[in-house]
Amino acid sequence: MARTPGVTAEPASASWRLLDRSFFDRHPAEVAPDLLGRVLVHDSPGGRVAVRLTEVEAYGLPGEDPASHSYRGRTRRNAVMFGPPGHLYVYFIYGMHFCANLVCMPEGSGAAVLLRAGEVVAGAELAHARRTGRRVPPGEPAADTGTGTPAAAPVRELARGPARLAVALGFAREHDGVDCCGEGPVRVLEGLPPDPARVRSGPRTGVPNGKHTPWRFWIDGDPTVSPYREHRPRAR
DNA sequence: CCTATGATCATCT
DNA sequence: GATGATCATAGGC
Repeated sequence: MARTPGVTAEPASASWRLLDRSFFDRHPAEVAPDLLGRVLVHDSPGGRVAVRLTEVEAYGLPGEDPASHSYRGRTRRNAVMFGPPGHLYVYFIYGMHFCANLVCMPEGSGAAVLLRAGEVVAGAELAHARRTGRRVPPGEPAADTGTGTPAAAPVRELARGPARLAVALGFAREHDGVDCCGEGPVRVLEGLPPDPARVRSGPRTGVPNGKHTPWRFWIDGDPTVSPYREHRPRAR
């Protein structure tokens, strides 16, 4: 515990050991469910935020998975997906959001796991401040009123959804390609995987024709899991 | 609780 | 020029 100060919300039996690169050197549909219960840590100048993953989605290889960014081969955006496993692939979408993935399989493959939701187990105050865009002095509650505003978001909402998770952990453009398997600021800890009986799978959220590939995995009953949404083409 | 809608821009066609 | 691995908000129930 002394080696990982600040992560105190986990049960004592959780492991602080790092997941090594070989963990990610597998097909994303195999890595994804194995990531549930693991803890993603980001140490930044502002402090530490750690998130216990509760919901993930696998995105497959070029030609294999039409929903994957890598489906049509390597481009500038998805280049990191084709790099070595265990690195962060962060992309910008909808003109305003970032989403984070962990790269899988050997270098050159083009596969990853999207981090869709988790429970903030350390640094909730910092995560909250990132959400509101306001500085929250230590010890001060966020000066929020009004239901439903980001400032009023309860801790369980801080990393519920891929863009919220990225905000909570402070991930943006500059984190695309960051190695998570070294002694750098971003690491994945073994944590405490859930009882396998609580791991569910189903179609991925918001992907067209996604019903045929049940590559979304989550911890059943966990309040931080995001709501499932079917793909809807947007009106012009 | 739920559904509908607008915001906003990098990326690829 | 169209699209998107989303979210906050408004309004209905």
